[in-house]
Amino acid sequence: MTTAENLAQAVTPVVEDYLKTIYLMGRAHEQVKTVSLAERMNVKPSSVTAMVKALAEMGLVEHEPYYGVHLTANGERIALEVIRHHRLIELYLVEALGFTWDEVHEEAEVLEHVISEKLEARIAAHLGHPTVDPHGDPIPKLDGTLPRTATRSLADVPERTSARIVRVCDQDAERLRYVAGLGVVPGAEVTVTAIAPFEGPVSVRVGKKIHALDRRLAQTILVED
Amino acid sequence: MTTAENLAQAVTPVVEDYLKTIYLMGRAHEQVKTVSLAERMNVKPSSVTAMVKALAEMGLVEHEPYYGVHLTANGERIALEVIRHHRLIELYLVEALGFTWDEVHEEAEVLEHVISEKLEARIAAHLGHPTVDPHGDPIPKLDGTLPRTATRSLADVPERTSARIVRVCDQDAERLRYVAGLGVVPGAEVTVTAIAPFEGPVSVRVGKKIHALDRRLAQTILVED
DNA sequence: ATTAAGATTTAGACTAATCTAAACTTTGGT
DNA sequence: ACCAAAGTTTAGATTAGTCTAAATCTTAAT
Repeated sequence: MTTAENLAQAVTPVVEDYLKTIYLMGRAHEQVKTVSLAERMNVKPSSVTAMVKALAEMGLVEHEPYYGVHLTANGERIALEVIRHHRLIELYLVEALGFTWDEVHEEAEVLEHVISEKLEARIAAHLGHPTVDPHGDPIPKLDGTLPRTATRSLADVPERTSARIVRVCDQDAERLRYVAGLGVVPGAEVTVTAIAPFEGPVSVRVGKKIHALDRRLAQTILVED
Repeated sequence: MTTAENLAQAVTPVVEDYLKTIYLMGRAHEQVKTVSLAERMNVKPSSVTAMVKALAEMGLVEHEPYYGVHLTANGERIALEVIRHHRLIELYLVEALGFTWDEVHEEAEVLEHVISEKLEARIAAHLGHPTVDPHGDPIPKLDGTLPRTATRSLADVPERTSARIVRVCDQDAERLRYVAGLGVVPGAEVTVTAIAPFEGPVSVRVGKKIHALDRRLAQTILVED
């Protein structure tokens, strides 16, 4: 009994957060390493090891000690449910309650764990069963599929070419307000005017104005066309 | 150090639930007894004692051992904040998302602990700063005051007298659906046609129909006029 | 005035989730 | 091929909240 290899603990909000983060870091199938998971979760690596062990016993992840962790089918299903909640809530807060896109992440971060399936359904229906959230992040469907989106970033657009912004992969409120202030939001048409060498800034024209964006920032902005 | 009389723990959802329940059971100032609190919270009396001790150390309640517990000003402030959240959320779910009044309690029970002040404000504004929830329960104001409501129940209305329903103090979904089915909802005009002796049923006419209500149920239905 | 029933508290254990410190494994550079 | 640095796991402690079982207090009935 003291050996304590018994119990299937419940899917708590913390468990959901680990699964969601493993999914988002590993696109569900790559191995995710302990330290990077610890950084994203704001816990120490030893805490991750402990939790990963528990998740493995629950059959939600597979853990190859010293090499990393990845989700099982069950783990992925839960992760996608949580992500669906998160993105539906973000969109709902913007559409129904007048939040701005930089305000919704924190709120959704807690609400995602506590809304019932019934509330999820009402929100989805109220929004007309949307496919993307305010940042352009795709919303997983009820059946657990996640529509693929663009993978080309602003930094990959050839100079003197236009593209339409479809997604901004950033959840930092400050940066979201900054790019929104420049007109860089999903749906906007922009033209890349210059890409500086040595990982330098990417210049884009939005309407009549030209703005220089840090390369790493430009890489979080996904486009199509 | 082992004597462990140190730490101010945080105001967790569980702490909020205890404060809310103490408020609702004691109208804030009466002593609330351990066993009744334990029953309402669905925990054992010893758990209540432990928590009450912690709440007292946090300055949120005063505890007279063996005699009961009541809220301090700080405890009452938190309790009213949580109740405000609860009732705003219940009303919002009904008004904005098409829930029925029997569905909203469970949902509000968890959401009340996690919405931000900003979301609370948006919800209140969206509803036009309402004063009562779908059950007629008054919504505490931002300043921590709680409007007084009717105290006369259907069982106190003289026979052959009309009254307007203002509040149904019940959170059981089954019973709520039942009385709503009879037309007994806040705002409805009813006439008490008979009150049976020996704590017997109260008969009321709603529209053209007459229904007999159990005395205890009638006592949860508050009226004015 | 006593006592038994009922209510309350204490004592000690358990779980989920975290931490620090120490031990172990992998890997990349010479 | 070795070995130090980086990454990972183990060991053991801590906190919030709960439980069971035992001890203690209050009260109401005789």
